[in-house]
Amino acid sequence: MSKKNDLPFKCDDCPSQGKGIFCELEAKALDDVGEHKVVNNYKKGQTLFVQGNPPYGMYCVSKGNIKVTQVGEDGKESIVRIATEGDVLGHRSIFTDQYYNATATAIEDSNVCFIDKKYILKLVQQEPSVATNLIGKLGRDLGAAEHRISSFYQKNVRERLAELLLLLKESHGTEEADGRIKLNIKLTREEMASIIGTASETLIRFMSELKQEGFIEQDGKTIYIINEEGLLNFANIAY
Amino acid sequence: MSKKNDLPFKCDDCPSQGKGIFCELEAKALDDVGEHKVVNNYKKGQTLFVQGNPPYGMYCVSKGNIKVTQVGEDGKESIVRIATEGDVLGHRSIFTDQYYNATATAIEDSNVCFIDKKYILKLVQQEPSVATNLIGKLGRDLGAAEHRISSFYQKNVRERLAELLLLLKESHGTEEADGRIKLNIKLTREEMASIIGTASETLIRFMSELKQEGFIEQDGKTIYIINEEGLLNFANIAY
DNA sequence: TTTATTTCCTGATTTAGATTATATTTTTAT
DNA sequence: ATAAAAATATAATCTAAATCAGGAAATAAA
Repeated sequence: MSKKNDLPFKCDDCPSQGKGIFCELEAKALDDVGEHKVVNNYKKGQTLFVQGNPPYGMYCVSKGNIKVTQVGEDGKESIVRIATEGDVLGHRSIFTDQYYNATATAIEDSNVCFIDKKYILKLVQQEPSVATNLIGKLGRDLGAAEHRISSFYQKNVRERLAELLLLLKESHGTEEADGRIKLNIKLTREEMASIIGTASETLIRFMSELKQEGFIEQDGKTIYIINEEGLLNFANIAY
Repeated sequence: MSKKNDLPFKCDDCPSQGKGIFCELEAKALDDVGEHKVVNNYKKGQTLFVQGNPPYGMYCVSKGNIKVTQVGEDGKESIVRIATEGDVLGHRSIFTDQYYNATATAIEDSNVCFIDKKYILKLVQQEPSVATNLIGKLGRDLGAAEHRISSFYQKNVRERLAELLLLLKESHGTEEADGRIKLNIKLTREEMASIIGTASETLIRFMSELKQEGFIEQDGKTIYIINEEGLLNFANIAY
């Protein structure tokens, strides 16, 4: 609430710098991007775009976490991806000329830049580094998605849960003074369940097990990873 | 066997023209691509690249069908994607600088062009249309992958099977004189099962059901779709 | 052709995980 | 602060689909 717009800020100051698709641009070009974007602030629960609507531009997450979901006929919600600092959203639909086939919702208060469709299309043509970075982002996302597809077939719920915790560790984990790894993302059990594709009751059961076995701890909604080795071993992951 | 190389042919003559990522290039640039590629012929069952190996270039399918698989610790194989005429393979790993995290295998005799890594990186920088097309391909693949992820959670095996048959209809279906739709791809039951993530016995059971209910027919290994409406309705798909 | 091997199919049994139900805790709203 | 609503937790029951088992067709090999 309070002050609505200390935004817009300049791209140079963006917390996502170094992780985004514009980081190779020189100062001048980056300023140009800055002039063609709008910074939006989304409160927890607000949606950036909705499945079925036409895309008008691309979103770059500057701060926060955004869930990308698909809702089935029966109303079941699947989280297909979580976008965090430096990630882009809605890029797919722009280049494939399709309607959004997913909904993006802030799972915490977030700052997200919106860049007009026309401008981003132009930018990709003119700035090879942007094109290459975008291809890289998409490639990584595709790799992650394909990995999840095979996990669904090859792993049981406990293994997928261990895998999810390890993934969250990579993307959102920071080491605490006491050596525990804190996951800086607040997901409901429902949401975690919808990521690995199981019922929330089942997920809760296995979370309890992992706690009992000393792999993880919990403080409110914040999860700490205590025994990464154990989780790795458990999830049947080869690195 | 027989004549090993009537290949290499020119890109102009490629059966995949119009669907690939090079189609917007003008004659001169296309010739240049042609000079930097190698056309390979793969027999059914031969592998183009293997999970864990470093990538040296990109593959463009000129003719045939290639399955992209991930093998789990337990040896279970998941088909994460099927690449057909005009599709590219191995592009992900080039731009993300990772080892291949999947294996590509010809499921029938296929012609596939190999393009050197360095050249394709250069091309993406120099030819905006190639970059845009590549982004489009990746975007569509990502969309398809995310859709499959949500299907795993939201649909049961019968629904996923119906969905698969409809997808194969889009990608490989041709209408016969008698109105039936022929799927021009030969997959084993094992392979079909590993696409939708189920046991082959279960898949066979449901295939038999769909046959009994008159939705599909079969002639040898070739599948015909008789009642698309029924499948659509059944798969719980909203278009 | 005959044999061997792989793929396909069907039935019986088992099980992982969904569903249902209920209680407790946490969060949000008044 | 108190009430209402939402999220979390645990247990009991049920079911979709995996696994196990065995045989028939189809392919490949000898």
